[in-house]
Amino acid sequence: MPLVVNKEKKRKCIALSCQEILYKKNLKDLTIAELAQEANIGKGTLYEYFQNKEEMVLVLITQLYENFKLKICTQIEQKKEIKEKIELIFTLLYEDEFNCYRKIFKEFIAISYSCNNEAIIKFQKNWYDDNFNLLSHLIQEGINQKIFPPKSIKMVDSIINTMVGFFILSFYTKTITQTKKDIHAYINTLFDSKKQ
Amino acid sequence: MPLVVNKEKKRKCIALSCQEILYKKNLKDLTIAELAQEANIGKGTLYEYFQNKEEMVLVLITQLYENFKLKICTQIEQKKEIKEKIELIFTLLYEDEFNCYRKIFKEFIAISYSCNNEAIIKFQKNWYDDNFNLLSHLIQEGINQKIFPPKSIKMVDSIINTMVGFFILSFYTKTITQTKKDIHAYINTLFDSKKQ
Amino acid sequence: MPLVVNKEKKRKCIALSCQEILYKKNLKDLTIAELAQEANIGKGTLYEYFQNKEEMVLVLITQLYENFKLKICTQIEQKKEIKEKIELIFTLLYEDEFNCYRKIFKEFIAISYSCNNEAIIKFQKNWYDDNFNLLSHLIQEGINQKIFPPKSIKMVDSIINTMVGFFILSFYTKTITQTKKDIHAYINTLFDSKKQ
Amino acid sequence: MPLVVNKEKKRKCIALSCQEILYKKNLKDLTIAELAQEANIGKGTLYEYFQNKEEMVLVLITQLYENFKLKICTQIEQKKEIKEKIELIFTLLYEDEFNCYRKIFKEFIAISYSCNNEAIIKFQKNWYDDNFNLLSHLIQEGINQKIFPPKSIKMVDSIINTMVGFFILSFYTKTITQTKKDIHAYINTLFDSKKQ
DNA sequence: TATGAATGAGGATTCATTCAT
DNA sequence: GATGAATGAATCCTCATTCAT
Repeated sequence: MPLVVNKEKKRKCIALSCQEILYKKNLKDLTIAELAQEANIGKGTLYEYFQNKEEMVLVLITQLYENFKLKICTQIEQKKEIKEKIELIFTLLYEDEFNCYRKIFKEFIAISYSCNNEAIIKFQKNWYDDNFNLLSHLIQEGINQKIFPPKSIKMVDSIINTMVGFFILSFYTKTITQTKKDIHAYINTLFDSKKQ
Repeated sequence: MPLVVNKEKKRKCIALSCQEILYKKNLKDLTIAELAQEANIGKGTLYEYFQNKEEMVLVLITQLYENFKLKICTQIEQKKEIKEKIELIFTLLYEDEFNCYRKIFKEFIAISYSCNNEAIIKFQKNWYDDNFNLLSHLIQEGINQKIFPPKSIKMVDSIINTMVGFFILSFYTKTITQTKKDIHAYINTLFDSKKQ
Repeated sequence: MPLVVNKEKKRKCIALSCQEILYKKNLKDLTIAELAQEANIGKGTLYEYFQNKEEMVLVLITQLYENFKLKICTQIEQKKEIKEKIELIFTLLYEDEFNCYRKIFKEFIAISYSCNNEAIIKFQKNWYDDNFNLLSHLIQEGINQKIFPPKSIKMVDSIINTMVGFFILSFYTKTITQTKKDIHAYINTLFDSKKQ
Repeated sequence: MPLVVNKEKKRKCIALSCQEILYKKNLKDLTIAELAQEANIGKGTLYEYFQNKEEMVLVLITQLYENFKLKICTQIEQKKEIKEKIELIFTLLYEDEFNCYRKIFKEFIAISYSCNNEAIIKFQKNWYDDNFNLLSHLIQEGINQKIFPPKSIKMVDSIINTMVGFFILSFYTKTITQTKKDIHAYINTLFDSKKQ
């Protein structure tokens, strides 16, 4: 039994070792050999722990996402206004310290385009649910505080979609600065009932 | 001069021949040989017209997008209400007849993750601008008709982001039916001024 | 019949057009397409006149060698001493104006390593005979003038070999300046009967 | 550290396995696949040890040259007269047992025409120096023995050039028998002080 | 006669995967 | 359990050659 624990630990450890190189290179341009070297293990060892590159990234992103959730939670508590809290969910990923996360999340989307295995889908559903719950909770609170109109609760799904859209387009048509500005405008317009 | 015209024509012709197979398979799983066979030309010929697979898809998607724009325009005119027109922009892609387009647009996003060449970025900017103009126009009309509140015009960017988000998530966490339903809800909530 | 004449003329003309590019690139790195382009003709046309790249170079080198022979003859007459005349045969090729010739003669040796066809062998025998005759003639004259010892006439073959050796090594272990100096020393030592 | 030793050993081993096939075929007509098959290894393995075909031949020729030097040294000691020793340096390569060496040395010259990398140049300089030293030593001995005139020491460079020339022309204009005869005549004439 | 678009055989090269140590 | 040398399938890409115009 402790073996399993260790195995799981080592999986995470190996995956985390590859974080940096994945920030610099696309997964599809990385060979098993390079990843193994980055993790300071043999190629054969990598196969002991992962079926393929994609599985490794899934383990990695799971770790990063856990970290990220903690950060979100910590920082949300420091914000007072609901609107600020929601904006934080949108924008935290664009802070410099999360550049690497953004790149790897992007990489993950690319992976999910070709490998549609269960674990990946599960991760995505989980991500969606997390965000759905968090946003629902915050918006309901806003409604209770009479800040948001009651119909806002219906917007949760579309807000998540919007968040994804901002993420995608931040790699192409927009700079990060512009993205953050646009997100700010979006949140303000969406929840600003007074000036409507 | 006619040579240039013909070369360009042939490029489009070859690209279009590959439409079907791209619907069935991921580009990364397709070899140059398969694509050439699909287009009924030799491998060497493919290289005469395209630098690589990705360039071919760019030519293809440009064609499909042109078709799609025409369809959008035609169908928009048939709708009477502004809201219906906007919803059409969101949902037309999810109609059965555009299954193939959806798949190839998705493929294109995957390509743009690894190849960041100018032509691809230009296409994306162009796509964004088209949608920005179209939506701006419609929303402004809605404002003029007093259907939408004036602040709606600020939403154009975020609406495009939302559209992208719906597209992305429609491949993972949602079915198409659900996506269409969610889009309907989104549009209604966004533009329903009465119950606000 | 005039057609044949023209055909032969055009062969030479095409071959000469490729002189420059052969100075810059190795034949094995040149494609038929590049050579045709250099000669301002179509690829197919090149095939009308030559079986392959190597045949083209043979036609080219035959031309260059004809020119070179004329130059040798002209310049030999301007020298007074026999020794100077012989040294000229060795060194003329290393003058700047013949850089291109040297490169193409080298290329020709490379070709003759892989293609042992009759035409190439004939050219080489011809080259050997030309040099044998010329040198024999000069050395005999030297013997007649009592400048060289009678045994010198036996050296003709080895002198040609030495000439080839200087040519070969001038591309590798020596600079051209050094080669010219070494040739000068060689001729002097070989024919200097006094200080022996 | 033993790994490096083994790797080096294996390189030599693979290279030597290809000796025979290089005797039969030109390198440019040999594919990586054929060479790998000849060495009883996989294509990929060949790439583990060599960058390309040419590098392999360099390793091979280095081996062969080492052997050849030993042979020269052994046989030189068995000859009594200086002239015989020098003739041996010229002619040993034309003995039947070295047919394969000749072919591969020729191949090497062909390679050195296209690939001018450092290792090749180093080998050539090394070959030149070896011969220069050996010949200088022998000729000096001849001078000391009053067999050769003092000026002979100046001939070393040209003698090496002549040797190269004989080698080159032995593939084209001459048979091996004729070459050996001509070399014999050359040595005799060059060093025959009496009949001068 | 001249052409160059079309071709596909051929060869180089990569790299995931295996397996003996 | 860890390794990395060995492998060869897979794929890319080139380019000599053909042939319809």
